[in-house]
Amino acid sequence: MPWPPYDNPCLFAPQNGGSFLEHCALCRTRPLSFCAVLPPVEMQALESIASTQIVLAGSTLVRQGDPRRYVYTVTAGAMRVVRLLPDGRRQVTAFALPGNYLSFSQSEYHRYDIEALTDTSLCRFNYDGMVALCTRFPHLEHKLFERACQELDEAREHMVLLARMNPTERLADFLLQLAAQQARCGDSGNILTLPMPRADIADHLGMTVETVSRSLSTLRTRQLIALPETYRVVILDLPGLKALSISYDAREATGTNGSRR
Amino acid sequence: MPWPPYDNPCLFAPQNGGSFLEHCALCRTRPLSFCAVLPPVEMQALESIASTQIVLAGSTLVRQGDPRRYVYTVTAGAMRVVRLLPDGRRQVTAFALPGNYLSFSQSEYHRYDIEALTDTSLCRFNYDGMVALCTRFPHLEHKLFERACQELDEAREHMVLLARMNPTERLADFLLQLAAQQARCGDSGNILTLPMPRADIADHLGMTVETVSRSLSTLRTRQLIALPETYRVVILDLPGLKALSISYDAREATGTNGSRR
DNA sequence: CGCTATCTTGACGCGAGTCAATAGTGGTGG
DNA sequence: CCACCACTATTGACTCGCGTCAAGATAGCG
Repeated sequence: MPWPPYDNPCLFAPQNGGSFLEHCALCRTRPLSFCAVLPPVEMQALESIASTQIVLAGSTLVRQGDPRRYVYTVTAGAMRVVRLLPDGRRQVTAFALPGNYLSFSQSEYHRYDIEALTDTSLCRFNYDGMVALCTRFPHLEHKLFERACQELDEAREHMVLLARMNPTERLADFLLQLAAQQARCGDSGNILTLPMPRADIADHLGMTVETVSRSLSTLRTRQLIALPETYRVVILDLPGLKALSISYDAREATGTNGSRR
Repeated sequence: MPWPPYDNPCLFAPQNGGSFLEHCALCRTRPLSFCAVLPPVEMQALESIASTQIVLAGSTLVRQGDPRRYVYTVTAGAMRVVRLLPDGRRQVTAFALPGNYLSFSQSEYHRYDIEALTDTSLCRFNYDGMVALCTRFPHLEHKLFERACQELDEAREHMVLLARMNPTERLADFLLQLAAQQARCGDSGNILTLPMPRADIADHLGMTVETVSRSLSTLRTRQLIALPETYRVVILDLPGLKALSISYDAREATGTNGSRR
């Protein structure tokens, strides 16, 4: 089956045949993960309950309803987190790129399917082990708590997007987010690689494939982006995109109290 | 200005002139809060950085952009958490009822306005003090972490609602959630009291006041609910509502792997 | 009792979904 | 190497649900 590109350097795909299996000390993704700047003792303890797992593009890591035996951090590749409703409606709650922690939840069961967009490698942690470690090392739990708060911020911004933005605005916001995320991965150019097909973008932004396509065309017509390939987006007018995505600035905003009624 | 009812027993409104200012040991809302079942030492420490704050209906507790000097727990009444976009579009991210913790966030600034729907009393905690306490008492941080995860679960469900449900389904889900929340407050009847006007429901569910009104009428016509007063909803057919709100069961679901494609 | 704000209901229009046709793309096999 | 196939993406025509606008009903408050 034809999938989006595998050749995204930003996503830390395995290069020159190198193995995914590497010691944490060599982990290139670590600066992005919750385990960054953990003291050596905690690092070692964490490593003792960790193992590497590879998921091939298109296959499923966990299914909605599975017991939460493990939690994960993406180290290379890209995943999607999906809710499928009984009648076929679908929602992609989030995409997970390197550094992202998967499945913060209160439930003891997974609430979403987690599927690989590209060949992906993850750090897998035994859930009970993680809970135990959090008790032993409050510092670790603190880091996870921080991450959860960050995800909450993002989730709430996404609500605003879903509830109040029109398709073009949603797409602008999505592209900006992806750009920021890929920049964090070290690839700070304005050429984006989309690791997901249009259908996933649609289900992430609460619209249809056709509308995604039309909105992309709109952005291209307005000279805000270029689309050299299906899975590649060049940002031509960053301020223009930001102006469209009203909420994007608020996301970064720190204190500057904007205009109010 | 005419506001929704003040006489909601579920919301722990102050009764027979009693003062809000009560010792934690007497706090009726405590079983619902993150501070439930904290050991006495931690309870005392927490109390030392806490104070009671009252916000009158219609007034604002914090504004988007304010520095996060305090965090809060609602002890009586109801608040709304609001994002106002520059062009007037509005999103009510959440309603906060007794027991709810306000403003989990990574940002050092508030990202939303928080306004009182009814006269509301809160426990106010100095933010820096709370951070310090979390370091001293990992157990406390653990409780907060749990809460944050719970909020994340809820946020993600709300995304599905905003992205993929139609107005009637959204309203059904909303009423069920409210019923569950009021049940947790001890009022387990099927008579709901809405502490917010239609406009807030609309902005919470990503629709307009008119559509909220029409959808309520639809539910009434289908005999799923009755509307004896503007701010009161009687649930006549619980299973019927649950059937409408497809995602509602998934929210409670624990392991039962439903039908999939 | 009348003012004002909210809520409800109706008529209408637009934007996004649906359906359908075409173009593009990548993989496979002759 | 090229032709074919399957799938995805794009574009257009049409439909319909929800938003917009407007009028009337209801309720709280002075």
